[in-house]
Amino acid sequence: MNKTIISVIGPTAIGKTKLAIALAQHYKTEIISADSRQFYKEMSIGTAVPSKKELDDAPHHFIQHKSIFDSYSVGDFEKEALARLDSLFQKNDIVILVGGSGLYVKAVTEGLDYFPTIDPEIRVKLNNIFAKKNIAPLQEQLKKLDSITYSKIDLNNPHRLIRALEVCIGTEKPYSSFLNKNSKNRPFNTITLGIETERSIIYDRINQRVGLMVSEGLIEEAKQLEKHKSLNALQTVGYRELFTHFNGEWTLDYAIEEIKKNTRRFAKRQLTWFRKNEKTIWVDCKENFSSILEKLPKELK
RNA sequence: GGUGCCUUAGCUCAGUUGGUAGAGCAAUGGACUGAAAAUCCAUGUGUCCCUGGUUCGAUUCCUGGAGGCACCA
Repeated sequence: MNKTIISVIGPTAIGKTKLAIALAQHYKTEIISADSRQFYKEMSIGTAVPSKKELDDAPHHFIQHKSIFDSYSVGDFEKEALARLDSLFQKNDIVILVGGSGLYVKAVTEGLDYFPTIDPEIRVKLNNIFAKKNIAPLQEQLKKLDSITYSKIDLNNPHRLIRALEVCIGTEKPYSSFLNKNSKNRPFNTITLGIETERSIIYDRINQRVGLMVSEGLIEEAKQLEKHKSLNALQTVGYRELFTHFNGEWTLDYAIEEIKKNTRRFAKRQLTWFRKNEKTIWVDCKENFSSILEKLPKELK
């Protein structure tokens, strides 16, 4: 039988974890998480990591397996996830992939092009230029080093610009020369199951979840992590806003409202990303499990 | 009951000396191959409370209502 990934996607708080566990139990298989914040063991409440019971209900991979002090990129994740899938497919025909981070899901299901490791100092230097002289010098440099990327990417986006530049500088080859090398063949099929519903319900759930996080101790968790707030892992909704509150810039109530708002905007961006995949089988979060199973291709039933 | 003020976008409010209107926030759409819960781009969504009147034309002026707020009884 062909190996298959069932990829469960959808905006935050819509019930991906629950559906993934139900699917894993139904197919007696395991779950690969593709959530760029649930990787970190120091963060739990604000990342809505699955509960102990949920983790017991089905084996999960890539949940809290890294530290916020590790440098961990989507490329690293792709490598690890593929290796893990390889071993999971030894005993299972189906594996569940679940996650809200579109790029990380894509890395597993479609693959990213290979890039050499770039000396992190290069990015530090480029960030310094950006901080001191703004974006124009970066744009000019990219124009010289990689005119193809220069004409393609959003030149107002410092992250995009700096990433392209660090590759150009670190490899002495244009960033664009690494792209679309050979389309990666995956040794499995992917069925994408998207969870959606009316926007108002998503937003209600988000607001409720944020309230729940606060009552479960999000503020204390953020306080513990405050001294590490410059780390990449902590550039995260739910923590940043509280850091601003700890600074004295915002009241607690205001910070909590900002968390809700930024989570709503995050959910919207997730939906934009996930809508791109036309093959997605969409289900409503209110549907029951058997109705969702009905929508899967026959060979999976 | 009387007097005064208010009623315009989801919210807070500006404005139109009469030519159907615009800010902030919220919201919406989009991009995105190693920072991705990050980062970036774009967009005004409207019985101008209702009703008559004046007028070529009323959200704007006038009459009468309705609702709200304040003060006086």
